[in-house]
Amino acid sequence: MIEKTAITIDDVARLAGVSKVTVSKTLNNTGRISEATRQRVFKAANDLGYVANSAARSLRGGRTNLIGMVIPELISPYFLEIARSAAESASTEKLDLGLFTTSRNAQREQERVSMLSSGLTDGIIIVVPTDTARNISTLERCRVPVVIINHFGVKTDLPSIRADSYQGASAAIKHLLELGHRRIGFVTGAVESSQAAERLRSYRDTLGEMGLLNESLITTGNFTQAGGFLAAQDLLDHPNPPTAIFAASDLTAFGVMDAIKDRGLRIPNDMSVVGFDNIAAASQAHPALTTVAHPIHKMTQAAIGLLVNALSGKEVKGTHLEFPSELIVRKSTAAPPH
Amino acid sequence: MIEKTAITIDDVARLAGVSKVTVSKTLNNTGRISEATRQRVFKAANDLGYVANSAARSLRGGRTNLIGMVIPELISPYFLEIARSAAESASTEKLDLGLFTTSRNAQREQERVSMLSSGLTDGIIIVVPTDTARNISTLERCRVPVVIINHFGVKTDLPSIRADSYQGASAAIKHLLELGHRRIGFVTGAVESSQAAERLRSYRDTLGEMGLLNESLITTGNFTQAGGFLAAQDLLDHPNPPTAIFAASDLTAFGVMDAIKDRGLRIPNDMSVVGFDNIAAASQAHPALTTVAHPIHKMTQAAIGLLVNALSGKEVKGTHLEFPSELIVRKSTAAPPH
DNA sequence: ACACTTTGGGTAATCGTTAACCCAACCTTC
DNA sequence: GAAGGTTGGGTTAACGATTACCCAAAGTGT
Repeated sequence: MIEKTAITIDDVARLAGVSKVTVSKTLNNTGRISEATRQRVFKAANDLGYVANSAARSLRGGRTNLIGMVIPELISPYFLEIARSAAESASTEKLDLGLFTTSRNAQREQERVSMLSSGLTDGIIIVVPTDTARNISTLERCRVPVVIINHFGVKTDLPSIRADSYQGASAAIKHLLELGHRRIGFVTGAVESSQAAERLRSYRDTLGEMGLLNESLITTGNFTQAGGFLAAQDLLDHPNPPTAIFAASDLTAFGVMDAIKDRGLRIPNDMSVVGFDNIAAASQAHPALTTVAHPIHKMTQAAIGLLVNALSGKEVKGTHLEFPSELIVRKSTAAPPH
Repeated sequence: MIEKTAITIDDVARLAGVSKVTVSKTLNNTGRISEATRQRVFKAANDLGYVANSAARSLRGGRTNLIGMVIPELISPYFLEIARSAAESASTEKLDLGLFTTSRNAQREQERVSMLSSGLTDGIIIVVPTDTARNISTLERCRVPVVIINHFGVKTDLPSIRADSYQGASAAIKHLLELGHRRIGFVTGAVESSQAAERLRSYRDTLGEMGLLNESLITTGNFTQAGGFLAAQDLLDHPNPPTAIFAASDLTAFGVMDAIKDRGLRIPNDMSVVGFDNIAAASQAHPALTTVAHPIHKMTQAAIGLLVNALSGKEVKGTHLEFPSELIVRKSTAAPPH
């Protein structure tokens, strides 16, 4: 037995002694229904535990109230937070959010989008893994509204939303400068990430303006804790090591902190550390990590908002929103030792 | 414009010069189709970028190839790993996995299940938040197959899968005993979690058998890093502190490690720490955390397997599987100082 | 040459829901 | 009291894909 006999609108209609159309009208609050009938229908639906079949409703052209989010993975706290926040934003709009991971696989991404747009969902939010949405044309032909998060690639009319990493990174560097640091190390993110590139560019620009840029203080990370650990060791082995390290991600910063503690140095007394992402663990770390917060909540709210607008017929093509990131000062930064 | 004109099976049929039934048969590999026609149909479908409408297919009684997973949240690394692993397991069975969070809200849980069972998915895996599935009767009336993960509540015929925390916890304690520890502290998990209760029971039993149980070495945590930090401070302030601390979760263990390091003590030289969960960060910590691994992958594989069986008509009612957890020894445990 | 099977493919019905229409009965209003 | 609105609810026809069933044409064996 695969399926138990599902309760359909006909069952409700029979029990309430009306036609199924009347049931539909009552439950959807369309058309004229007398109070007495309304009560009977609601009671019948309730007694039977009736839930409208989404497939049928969708087929008929109605809504499923389901939004699909296609996201590379959920391991990275950054993507995870996007997912979590999007679910919350969707919830306030009475929408359900389903999460679908792609394992950073472009073909899988395309399959997911096809599947979701084939009558399962009312709209799609796609979070782009590194720098560019690979299958823009597929997305553009999609029959449900699509919003792209973090698209930095070819131009498209599809609405897109992204965070401005540059500004936050710049604020972080300025914060360290104001504390008195003059030698500031940097641990990069994954090379293929455009976000990582923005952060590095901001680091170079901001220090460059002050004439404090020193390329030998830039080491390569990969957004992981292990990568941060290794990179920090290089920095600590530098003949003239920095007094502060700016890591391109919080996870990286955790690795950096591990390496510093391993050398018996104290944070922030001997060395300041700044991360990027403001993941949940950042405030839990010892010391609590100074970091740059993404405007994730604003981004997901905007994404859901665009979808809702599109669903109600408004034109959202060509909308491109960018939200600034924000420095959050905690306990991992202080004036350098003299 | 909400919808662009979707490409239906009729469009493909027209282009290929056959009836839509022939297209359906060809694409689904049912019925007899000549090679020439097959080619034409495939070409037409490809050229048009045709994707079958899941809603229509589902309505007709077919498969959507989508499995829904209802899970309390994704913040906890444990749930996150279940989700990740389930997606992987589903993928090997050519199924898509959609994730739906409930924010530990019982009503939301019920809504999600209703929605998913109303023609959207072929089956549901529900991960139970603490100890018991609240809406068993809803689940039992569900028209698609349901598998419950971590259900410890009232008996049900619904297939269920769970991890045996007891055995792993016992192995962890024995490991510490073998290293020579005689005073072993414990930081509990969240009080409402049945998993946490099992771990505590195992701690008490195992040490009790050896006559080494000391209730004053049990402190209360809540599965968070901050909770672990506080609890460990209590333990360290104990007049006769333990030489090892067993934390009911890895996150808790991280907090414990923070507290120990804060006192200037070394891990594992001065104090051994064992966690529970084997989250990704456990191997990244410094020192790498000795912990107990959940058989998560086996669990999700079993869950998907049960669903696949149910979908192919096999009887899975009454199947209850339990998988043992496993100790993973890393660098955070060593012999106690003498 | 006749009775068959096989091959290839089409027809009609169906899944559950809803929008567009239709139609009685009752209520106004002058 | 007749023309015209209002109320309450039913009829019909989709939406797109699949399955059971049917039927020509071609092949096969005697």
